[in-house]
Amino acid sequence: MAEPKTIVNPLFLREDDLRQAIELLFFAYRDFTARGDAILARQHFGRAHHRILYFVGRYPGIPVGDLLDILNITKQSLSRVLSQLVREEYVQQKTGTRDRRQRLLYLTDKGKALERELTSEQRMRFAAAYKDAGAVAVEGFRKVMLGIMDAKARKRFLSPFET
Amino acid sequence: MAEPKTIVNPLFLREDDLRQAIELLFFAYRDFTARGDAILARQHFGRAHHRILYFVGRYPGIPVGDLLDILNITKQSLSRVLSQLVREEYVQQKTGTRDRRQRLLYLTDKGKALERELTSEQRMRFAAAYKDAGAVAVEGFRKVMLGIMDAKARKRFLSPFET
DNA sequence: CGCTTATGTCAGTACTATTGACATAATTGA
DNA sequence: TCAATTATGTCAATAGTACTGACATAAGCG
Repeated sequence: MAEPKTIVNPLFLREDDLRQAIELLFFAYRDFTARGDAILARQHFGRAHHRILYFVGRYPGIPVGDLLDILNITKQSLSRVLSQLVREEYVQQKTGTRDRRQRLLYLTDKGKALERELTSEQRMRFAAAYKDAGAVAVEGFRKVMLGIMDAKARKRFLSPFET
Repeated sequence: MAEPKTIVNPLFLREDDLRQAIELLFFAYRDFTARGDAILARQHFGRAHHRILYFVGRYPGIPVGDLLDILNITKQSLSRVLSQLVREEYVQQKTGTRDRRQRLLYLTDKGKALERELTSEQRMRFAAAYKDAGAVAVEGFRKVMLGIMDAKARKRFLSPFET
């Protein structure tokens, strides 16, 4: 049914190469997120909760608008999930001092604990994959991923975040 | 706010390296799927429809059960989406000859056209990223992605599909 | 013929995300 | 100072994804 794979036949077609790339990304992402989803399901949370916990942990004091930019979702979408996290005390909001319209977001200790639980599994996954693949491969992975991103995200990724 | 990035400071911490990896995968996947999602929204479809179209196109005559294995979802989840695709004539079902319990799936011409539209954008994205990154980077990307996958998916990916 | 397999369906629940409309408070610029 | 803009929040409706549990049918198999 299936044609020979690249690894079997080095003289692959370009077409086959690109198809493989798509599938590599699909399967990797699927498995990368699966374990976290299971942990989140315990407290009736979903992947969106993890993303918020992650980026708030990454940029403590981030204003809501910046978080929206990073996640690329609407404020209405964010609102439901963020409200839950605030209500259940995973995230704390503080009024901005420089601009009092802003709500700056911070993880509580409870939030930090859950974030760590969720992300540590993913870090271990990458740590193992990086170790097996080696430094050259890591740099290659990095280059390809940056090439897949939209220019806007790539730019933000490569330059220090101005906040 | 942000610490210096790896690219700025080669003496990065391991921790920072892993955090970057997570974000690379997140942003790349997000942008990789965004355009297809927009196309799908036109006909009231979602990402799940694309996945079915993709894998049915990839393995013409695939039985429902094999598709479930690849997608890692329940038959109830598949059913809703697959039924729609069959009803709207993107996918055709044929009773298996070897095992008449099986429903073998094929893309119709309409299905092939939509699949091509959706996947071609993703192929172009990878073609550009691969070209920019170079052959060594591509091999690195491949290694890291395989390392991120679960063992089961990796095994299936690396060995010819027996159908 | 009884057990298992492949597939399908009904029902209920939960999570993610969108558009559109409207509201409030704070900042900013003319 | 006042009008416009910005940051944030909320209500409501809609749509897509996915799960668990239960039940059903047809076909393969020993």
